[in-house]
Amino acid sequence: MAYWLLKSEPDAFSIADLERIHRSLWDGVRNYQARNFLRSMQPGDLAFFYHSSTEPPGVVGVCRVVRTGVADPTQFDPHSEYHDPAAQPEKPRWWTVEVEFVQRFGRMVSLETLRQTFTPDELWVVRRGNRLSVMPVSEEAARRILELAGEAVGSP
DNA sequence: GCCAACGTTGGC
DNA sequence: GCCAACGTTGGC
Repeated sequence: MAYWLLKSEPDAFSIADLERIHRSLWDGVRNYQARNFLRSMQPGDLAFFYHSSTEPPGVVGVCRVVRTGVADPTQFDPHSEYHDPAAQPEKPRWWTVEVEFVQRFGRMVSLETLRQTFTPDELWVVRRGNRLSVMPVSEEAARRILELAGEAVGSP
């Protein structure tokens, strides 16, 4: 099982929104590196939910990948802000996954805490100038983030 | 609101 | 294929 980090601006879609609706497509990603990470996800993978462009930014919970290889429907929707006129239904350009809510941390693990805990090589989200919205997290880093949150997921 | 970082676009 | 201009992200 792999671990990931997914960024979202809470004004657009928050961990509370996911908790309420339980499952959601992670749509609207329009960066090729992020898309490639989405395409390499497997059902059962866990993803940290990160709130960006908020004060403070940080990891606020966990979700699980439940469906993979989904052509992002917003690329075909002329009314969507994510519409991609170059995408064809028979040859989609943007792919995503469906995630389900797992848990919301009792206390967020702030970006400041992440910077104090990890080197940029250990966790991509603390890399200077990092803008990627989907990125892998090592098992070791995932364990430490869960410790920082005072939680344990799926451990016997 | 500012601006560094960096991806994308398009002229050549 | 280069690279300047431009747009977006996201922390601060």
